Amino acid sequence: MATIGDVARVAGVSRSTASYALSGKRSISSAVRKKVQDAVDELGYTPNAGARALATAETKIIALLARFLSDEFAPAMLQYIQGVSNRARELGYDTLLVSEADGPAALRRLSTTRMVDGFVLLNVGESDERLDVLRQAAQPGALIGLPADPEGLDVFDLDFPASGRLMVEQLHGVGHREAILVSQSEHVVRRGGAYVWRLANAAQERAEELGMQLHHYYGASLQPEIGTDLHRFLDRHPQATGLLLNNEAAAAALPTVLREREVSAPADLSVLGRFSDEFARTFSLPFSAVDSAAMTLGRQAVEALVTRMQGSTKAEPHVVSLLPPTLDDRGSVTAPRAPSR
Amino acid sequence: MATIGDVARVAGVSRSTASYALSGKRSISSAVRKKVQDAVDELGYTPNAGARALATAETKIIALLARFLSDEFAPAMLQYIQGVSNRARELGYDTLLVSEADGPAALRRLSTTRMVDGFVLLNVGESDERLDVLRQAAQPGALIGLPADPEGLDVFDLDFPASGRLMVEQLHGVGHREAILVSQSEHVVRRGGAYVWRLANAAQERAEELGMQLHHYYGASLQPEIGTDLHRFLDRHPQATGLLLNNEAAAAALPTVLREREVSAPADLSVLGRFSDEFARTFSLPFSAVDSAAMTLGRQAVEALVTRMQGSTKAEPHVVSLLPPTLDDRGSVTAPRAPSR
DNA sequence: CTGAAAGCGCTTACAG
DNA sequence: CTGAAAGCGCTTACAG
Repeated sequence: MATIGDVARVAGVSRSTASYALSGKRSISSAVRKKVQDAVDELGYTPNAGARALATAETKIIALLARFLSDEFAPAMLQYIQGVSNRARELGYDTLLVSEADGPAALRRLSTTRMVDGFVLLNVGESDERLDVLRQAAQPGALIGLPADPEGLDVFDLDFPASGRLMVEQLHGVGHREAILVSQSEHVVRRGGAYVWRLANAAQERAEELGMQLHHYYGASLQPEIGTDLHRFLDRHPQATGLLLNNEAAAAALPTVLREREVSAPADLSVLGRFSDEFARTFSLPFSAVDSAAMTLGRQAVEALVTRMQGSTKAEPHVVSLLPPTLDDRGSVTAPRAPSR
Repeated sequence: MATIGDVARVAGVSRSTASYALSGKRSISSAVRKKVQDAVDELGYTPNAGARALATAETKIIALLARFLSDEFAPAMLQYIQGVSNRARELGYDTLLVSEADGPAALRRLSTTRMVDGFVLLNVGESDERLDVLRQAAQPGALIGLPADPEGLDVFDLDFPASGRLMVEQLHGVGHREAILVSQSEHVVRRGGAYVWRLANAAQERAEELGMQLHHYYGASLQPEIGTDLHRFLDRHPQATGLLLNNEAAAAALPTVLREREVSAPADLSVLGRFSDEFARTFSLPFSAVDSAAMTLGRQAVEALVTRMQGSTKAEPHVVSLLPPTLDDRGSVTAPRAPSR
């Protein structure tokens, strides 16, 4: 493997000159620049990442801390991962994918060994044990998911309260007066899935303001349990004309459930979910939905992180960015057949 | 951040002694070992990964080259990724997830900069452009997916021919004499998805031997097209009593299709797929299947890679390991209602 | 505009 | 059993 020393020798200049010619960090006569470039081409020189990391104290790697939880619907995670890794690459960083069960330990390990320049945390819970470790770390971090205390961290998340309100308003606006909201399982909530109740509470509140009845349930996050759950909820509220889903597994299971009940959407039941467009395509879901904006959130988190890593911005105030919900209209919401008044 | 020099100073020994005490690479009196350990604890010392990489020429990182193709069914990939990353961690390696569109360039970049110690390639095609680059690389690589020319590389894949034969035999064994096989889309085949025809050819051959009619089709790899395709295939062969699926999207779409046709499995139609158990759970699929063994293949690839990386085994012959198919019986194959003779 | 030198934080032959 | 020193391959103040 060629080193910068080899390049310098072939080009007939000093190592520092070769280095500067390549980095452009000081002015170099074009003649020398050319000699260096020729030497690089001839030798096929590429800088050694470890040596550069040691000299610059920058690894150009970010760690992506994912959590693959058994009670979670995995396909929904892939898009966050892609958003992060693609944007990172565009900005000159590689992505270390970390899926260890013990998140805090992994974070500590990568931080103290200086393997990475920063962290993106996925699936952040209400009181996430990784956050304290992250706050102590020498490297900055960005979160996808809003914790109770975002102090000292950049946070990116969908605006779940606004999403809840939007979902209710969509139903109410076309005449629905009784609906069901199916959230993720209580497991998820207990583990700190704050977004679940943040959406649910806001939806409830908005429904009350508008004088709409909203029945709220926690549904399983896995098949086939969620199917049974959906049947139960629908049985219990035969008058409900609308169904809101903040639960990906429920959305995936619904077409089957509806067919089993010989109910069709939106003729008999208006349906509005919260999932990504990619998810809808994968599962061929014909339901309108608030876009979970996974790619966007992943990209935003990386951008903020990179700014902070490169930053004179150490002291910049941290941001909590809640993405306003947008609606993917797939035509599954219409006026109820027999509108209550 | 504490360095090995700090540890040495606090422990009152030389840096080399501190280093050896920690690595255990030469014998150290227990008294000294304790002093060093105490210093480490006191300072919270962790070795700097970049410095270590430079000194040892080992980064303890492996690159996982995935390809997220738009015409591919993404959920099926996650388990390979988890298999690789979990096993790597168990063996002391971290995983760099690489999803760049230009695979050969990414591989070259990571190889020449010495960012990683080895490569795992996912989704390897018949004549994959990444392979030549990999063969030139200084680091070893393991493939998941069998290319036309596996020369110089360790390969792990499901035994697709055996899988095809097994699938046919399962149907034939209980009396089926006419069946349909739905493969992945021709796109996938054209891109080099050799496993598609390897399974199909073997299935065809075995069917001929057994005197069973097998109608082979390529189906779309995405929803909702695959649903339409399935209807078409079933319409065309009303006598077929069995359905074999080597196409994850088809498996995911089938429950809906069957319900639309008011056909039930296995009473009216025996169904046998090829997908992972995790996939079956996610989509709540009630179909028996040849397990695609994603986790296992991921783990095996990493193990082989690590052996080779640490190896005096540079010269060891390369392996092509084809995993014998195993069946997850979910009860969707039984004797046909009206067996042809 | 260019060079000689120090330093990043480790590991490991070499010497005792 | 332990230490002093060289070296891994870069970058970047310091000097000219």
